[in-house]
Amino acid sequence: MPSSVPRRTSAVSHRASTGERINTAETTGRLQKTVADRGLRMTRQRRVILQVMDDAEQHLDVDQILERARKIDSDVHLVTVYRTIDLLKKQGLIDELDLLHLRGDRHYYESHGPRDHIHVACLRCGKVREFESRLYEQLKEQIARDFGMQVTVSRTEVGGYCAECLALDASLRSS
Amino acid sequence: MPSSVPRRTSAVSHRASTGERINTAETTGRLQKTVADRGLRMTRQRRVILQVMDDAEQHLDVDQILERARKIDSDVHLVTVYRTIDLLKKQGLIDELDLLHLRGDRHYYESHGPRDHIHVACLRCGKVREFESRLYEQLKEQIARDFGMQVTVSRTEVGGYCAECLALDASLRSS
DNA sequence: ATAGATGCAAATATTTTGCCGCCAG
DNA sequence: CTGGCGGCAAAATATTTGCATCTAT
Repeated sequence: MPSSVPRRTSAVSHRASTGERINTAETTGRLQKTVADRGLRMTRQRRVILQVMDDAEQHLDVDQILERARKIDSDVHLVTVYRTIDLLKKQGLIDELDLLHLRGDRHYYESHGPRDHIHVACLRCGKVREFESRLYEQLKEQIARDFGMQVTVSRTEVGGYCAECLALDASLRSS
Repeated sequence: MPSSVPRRTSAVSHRASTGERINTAETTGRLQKTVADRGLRMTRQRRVILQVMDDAEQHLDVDQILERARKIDSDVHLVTVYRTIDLLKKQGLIDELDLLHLRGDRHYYESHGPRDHIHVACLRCGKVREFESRLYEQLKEQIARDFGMQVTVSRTEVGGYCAECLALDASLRSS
């Protein structure tokens, strides 16, 4: 399996009939601000990495984060990206995805927006869309209620064949 | 972070007020049968690994699969476990989880039952429960409808603090 | 001043691959 | 028979850690 071609996919925001649109860009600068507010040390490298995460319009893997960070300040190292991501994970400020292992076991990160959203990936073209739904909120509430638990994180990833691919390749249609 | 202590967690089937109980054990032998039916070669090692997956009452990682397989037939190797899992993934017969990376980046596998279920993990004690809900089915239908897509796989993992841990450790309560 | 952050290299962990001999169909 | 499968070792990928140095507070 050639893990060489990292097909780039675009995250398409979508207004659905019942799902509502999501816009993560509206919170630009949120990570930098929150980290500072929490009294965490703000180094040059952190500032750069946080800015990259804040400005990202889609989920990024560590190499993409490093690449973008270096365009701003070449004095950022991969290890620091890992350590900063660790920090943000522990602070609950970013979400970690693996997109159903569609492209290897890489992990993807994105700033945790105000509301959870679902990632919907096409197994053929690799396009990833986001989806937000009241049903999803209800589902989490149901889990909290039924188990008497306090839900703090959730991740939903859905795979299948998108409308475009179904139109192009009739053999995909089955169920 | 010591990756040494693989805390063992038990998958607890649960009858919820609105979620319905799930029982994967009822389909014992299903993998062995399906693989044979599809005309795939049935080697000694495959038979053993499939039996392990069929008999598993919970998700297992590769090492656990290997360990159990060797108790039946010591002539099974890790690479073969990986290759067989690959086969089963491609055939859509098993699900791959990572349980929110609660215990490192290991992957867990389980026979894909008749209906999807959600994995609900406690971030404190590590206990993982399964949950099935009509809301979840509705959610997937909504996605299929809104995007015009054919949904073939889905994975939902929810983390938080379970009732027991909340009772034991009041400091967990926040939101 | 000093706890905590970074850089660098090396160690770990996990999964995949090449190649060859072997076995199920 | 023969093409796919399994064993073994080595490679590839991904992430973490030890330690000395540096820096934000």
